[in-house]
Amino acid sequence: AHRRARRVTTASTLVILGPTASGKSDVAMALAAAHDDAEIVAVDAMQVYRGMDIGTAKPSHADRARVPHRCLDLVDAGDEFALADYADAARRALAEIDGRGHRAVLVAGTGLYLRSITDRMEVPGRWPELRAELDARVEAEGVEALHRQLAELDPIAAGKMESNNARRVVRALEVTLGGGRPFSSYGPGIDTYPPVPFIQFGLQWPRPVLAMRISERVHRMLDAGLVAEVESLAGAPISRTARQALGYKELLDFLAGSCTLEAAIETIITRTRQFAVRQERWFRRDPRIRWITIEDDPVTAALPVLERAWQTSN
RNA sequence: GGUCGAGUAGCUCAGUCGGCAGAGCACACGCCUGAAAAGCGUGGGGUCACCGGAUCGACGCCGGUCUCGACCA
Repeated sequence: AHRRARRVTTASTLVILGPTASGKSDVAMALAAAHDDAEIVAVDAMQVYRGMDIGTAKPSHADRARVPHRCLDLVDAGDEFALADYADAARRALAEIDGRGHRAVLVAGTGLYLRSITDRMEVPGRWPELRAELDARVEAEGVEALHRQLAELDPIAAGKMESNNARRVVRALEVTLGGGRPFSSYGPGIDTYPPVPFIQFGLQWPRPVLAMRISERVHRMLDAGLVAEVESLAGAPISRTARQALGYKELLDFLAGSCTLEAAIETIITRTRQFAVRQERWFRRDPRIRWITIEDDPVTAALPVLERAWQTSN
């Protein structure tokens, strides 16, 4: 017996990405189930929280028993968790998968988290006490004052953001003042797209069809007991990030008595639709992504393409 | 049948004394480096219910018609 000649280039990792409700999990599952050495890595900012299963459309236990899944259920809903935590966990998972001679399939809905992996982003540290000062200064002096300061310390970073975007201005100042080097020195930013050893496929739906799928899926989540799931979370502390998850935020409002269930459901659907559009906009400017147009069944449309890529990218 | 109120952007509604038609949401487009299912910016969109009248000029005033709502019979 002889093996195929090893490629000169390094093997590429497959990425399946797309907006919420695009069917990327089903496609990934179909691909991975056909290969014993495949493991799925979730690239999702909300599926990392334990106990948030229905609303985040986390893969079923049956699927997870059949194919190993990584980067799910990393922390409790009350824990702080952010980009760098995800990047660490995902890099570790990829190394482990590689170590046992397996291959990863990334399933990505959170664009920034994906970029941290594919583009090996250097994520600056955090300086909480400095951050608190800056937040207070925003209140006292206004965002523009902080933006002017940033413009002196790091003109490149300041030029890249609106002067009234408090979140970005404060973060850039935090990093520049706290770290002793300009925010912009941590990398080229996300608007450059160098070649990377990942083959990325995006699932693209006609927007009205996706909107209908979102509405149907929200109702299916409710039938599956989403309200009870949120209720059970409401007893324990929920982190700032976890509590803003779509479906959870609105149902927490409903449970607190500030709106009717019908209004909460309407809001969930609208905001999920808007989120899906934002995901599309994030992904579609990345020229490295190859798009698969889907009309009805995502698995039928995408699996042959992915199977071919799986075979040739090894 | 009568009285009163309402009719303005896809939706909910502002619009002062008659002088270029407004907001919020929705929608479209763009941005994004430790909250990213978050945050920020830009934009398109109107037969002011309809018909007529007075006026240099009407969403606004006058007359009529239609629709919806409340009340009275």
